[in-house]
Amino acid sequence: MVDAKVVCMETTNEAQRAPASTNAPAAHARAMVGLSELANLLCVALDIPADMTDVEFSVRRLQPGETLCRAGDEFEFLYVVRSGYLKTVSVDGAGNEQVLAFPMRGDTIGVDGFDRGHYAADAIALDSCHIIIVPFRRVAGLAGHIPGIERLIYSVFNHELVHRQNMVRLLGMLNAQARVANFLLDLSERFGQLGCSRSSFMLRMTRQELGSYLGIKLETVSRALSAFAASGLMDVSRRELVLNDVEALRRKLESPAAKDCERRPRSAGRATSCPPTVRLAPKARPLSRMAA
Amino acid sequence: MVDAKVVCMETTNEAQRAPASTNAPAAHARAMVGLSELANLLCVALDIPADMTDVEFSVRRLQPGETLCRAGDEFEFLYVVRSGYLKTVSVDGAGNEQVLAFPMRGDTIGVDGFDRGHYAADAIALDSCHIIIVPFRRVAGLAGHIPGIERLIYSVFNHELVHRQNMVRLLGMLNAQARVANFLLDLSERFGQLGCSRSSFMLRMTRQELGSYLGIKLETVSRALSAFAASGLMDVSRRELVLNDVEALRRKLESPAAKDCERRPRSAGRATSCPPTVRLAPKARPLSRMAA
DNA sequence: CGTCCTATTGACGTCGATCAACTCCAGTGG
DNA sequence: CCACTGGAGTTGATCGACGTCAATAGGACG
Repeated sequence: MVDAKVVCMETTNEAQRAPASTNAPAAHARAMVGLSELANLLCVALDIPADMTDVEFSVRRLQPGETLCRAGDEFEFLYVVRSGYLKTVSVDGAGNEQVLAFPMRGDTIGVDGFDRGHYAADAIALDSCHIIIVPFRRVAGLAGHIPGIERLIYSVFNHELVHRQNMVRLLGMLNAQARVANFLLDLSERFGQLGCSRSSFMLRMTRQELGSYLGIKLETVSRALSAFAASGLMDVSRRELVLNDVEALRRKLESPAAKDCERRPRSAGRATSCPPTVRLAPKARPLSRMAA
Repeated sequence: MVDAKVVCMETTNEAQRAPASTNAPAAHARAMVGLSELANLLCVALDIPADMTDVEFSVRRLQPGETLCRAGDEFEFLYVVRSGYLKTVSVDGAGNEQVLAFPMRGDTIGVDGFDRGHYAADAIALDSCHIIIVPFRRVAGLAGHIPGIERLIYSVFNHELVHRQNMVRLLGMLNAQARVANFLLDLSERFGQLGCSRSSFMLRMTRQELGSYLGIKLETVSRALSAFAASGLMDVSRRELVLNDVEALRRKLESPAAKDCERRPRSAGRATSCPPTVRLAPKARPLSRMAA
């Protein structure tokens, strides 16, 4: 991996479509990336002492369809996406696949492997990618030398945590259209942050993969997109997408179960009062073989 | 329980609701807990230097229904459950509530607040609780003095991560009965680890709360439990539960979508090959205003 | 004893899954 | 160049699981 040689010129950092093939032209990937750039990518402020500026990480390039790591592989690196798009897929015992995330620039892959010592999901490129290879132990070992490096790691963990939190909300509370709308709005926002168009972009995944991610079937994804297009919220052509009415799209995720917009006191007993909303455990007779 | 007479001799800085009855009997809650006990509780091995054995944390006691912390409160402590049961609830903009977890002994509350600096969910006691108050900054500050303290923190983050990961799988791939079965099996397992009965226990939450957690309605929870009871897998009386056939229960979560038990090569191209499963981005003509 | 809350159960409606037909496009090979 | 193939995507028809609404019962508590 990390096919060095690579003459290292790359100026911009945006995803660019690796011509692949031949040899030279695709050389816009530096072989190594410094710690400060890494921190930048992760949106974490980090003061790097003068004697630590030589900390660098290698970069791996992936072709579309290529596998970065597999569930079960030993946890050794964190992978930070520098450019390109991937999917992470978990496969349970029965062989059922579920897409867990579509990592893109600034996202980290592999965090979930920390405790068990091996990754929990496959990571597969959906496009040409540049991935920064971050040896976890090495970085964690810098904690004593670079103040804030722990904070960086906590932040990476937390970021993943929040993402899954959002998925739980999406899967637990939203209907199919709202899920799709939510996904598109997220994507639009992220593209915006990367300096790309918020309103016109391309999906990198199939309907099937998107459905797996959103907990619905591919047909349902297709129907949701068609419905949005039919009501003028967007134009859809295969994976090409143009958002026409972001506000209306945003309204799609408030609709279901919008019943109780009631008050929530939020005052009074500074985490101390609150009359026993919860009933004490019911007595429940000893359960002596009921039910026929 | 804990029918107060209220002699109230609050020692720690935490708000604590009257020590149980008179004075002595319920005093199995020390006011402070040491670092080694904390590490134990979190199932993390931790070597504590001799000069660090005096690191201690205060304990807060909660009555059923009492609030430990609220979404939006400043992130300052991690809360580790020493005994008792709680629920964490997130409330979105529209006032829709979603139960995120039912923390019990050994679980940590508040991790999700790290990045934003404020908690993301309310935490409410479902029973009398002892909660260890862990000032995050203080503990993180020990990293230089106690090797392994970072590992402990990573582990806490990772634990939460894995839990949410599992929720994503549950919400994205399982039907209602499988969700309930999965929950009961988890609960049984956890009770077993705590030295309680794996087959006979009490649910601390309402059907409503459980449904919110599992992404289904309370009636559906009730029906699932009734169905399990009807087929002899368990006996249910209100919140009292007796599992009769754990294996059959386990089979309930393999049923849906058990179609492709096919092979997965898992060999060959050590994360490098894999013929372009993924098609290059489709050309998609420039999308010049399609759709009426 | 009456009220409130939790839980159960039934009837019915709806959203999304399932099955299937069709189109579109890329790639392949004649 | 065109015919064939296969995967991605769209759309319709149908079915089933789960949500919704409602009635009822029972325990907790004042």
